[in-house]
Amino acid sequence: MKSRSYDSFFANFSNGTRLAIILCLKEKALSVGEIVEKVGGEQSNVSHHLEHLRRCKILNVEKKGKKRIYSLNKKTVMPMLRLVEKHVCNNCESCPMGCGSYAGG
Amino acid sequence: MKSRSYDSFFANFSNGTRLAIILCLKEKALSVGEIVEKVGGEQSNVSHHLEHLRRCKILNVEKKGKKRIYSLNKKTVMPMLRLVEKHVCNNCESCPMGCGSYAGG
DNA sequence: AACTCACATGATTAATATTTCATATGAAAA
DNA sequence: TTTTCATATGAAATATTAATCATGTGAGTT
Repeated sequence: MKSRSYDSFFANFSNGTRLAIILCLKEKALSVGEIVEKVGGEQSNVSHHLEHLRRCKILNVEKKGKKRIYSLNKKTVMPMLRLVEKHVCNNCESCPMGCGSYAGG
Repeated sequence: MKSRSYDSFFANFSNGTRLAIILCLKEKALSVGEIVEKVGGEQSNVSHHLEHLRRCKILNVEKKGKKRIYSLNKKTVMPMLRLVEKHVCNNCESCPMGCGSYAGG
């Protein structure tokens, strides 16, 4: 239950950068370059995060020429996000929970 | 999107100890002492984690004499856990995702 | 009132995760 | 086949979190 659980599923959502990546893929699949543009920061950093997300099957990859197109596993992710949105609405009127961070678009 | 999101909702599930606390409250509400017994470790540490969980309204507290009874916000938490269980079944046959960590009882 | 009990809190230390930097790889273009 | 583009990878540096230790607080007991 120790180190492994840190690399686990939920860690992907509790990290700002990874959450940003997830959110920016809600619309449509994007290449790494495009993701970097959207979320900002170093390419290598985004790449590291993409690996985590892929490992947990939150994202899928597909090669296309020399690009790699990442897409969101919506089946899991969308209901998850909705669940938390609802939770916040119901419980966190004005609590300091950082509610804004996942309520994207 | 920085430090705040770390203290955010999902962080509670990505931490082994906090997840253990959540799981041990699925059955019934427990006092701090009982939780400590179940999850092990120092009382103060458990207490710190309980605060996070309470802040995010994942747990509720109720005073009872000199004890404090913590209960789980099942409405949010249960469907969340189910969602991930399903995700793991569907996607992570044998991937090194630490799948065991939340599939508790 | 002094004493426990049950728990919380704050500061310090230890553990882990994320960022950055330098560089590697692999696909297409020239 | 050299070069460039798009992305990945590894190691070192930083930042963030969690665990520990010492102590505080408040409710009930004696």
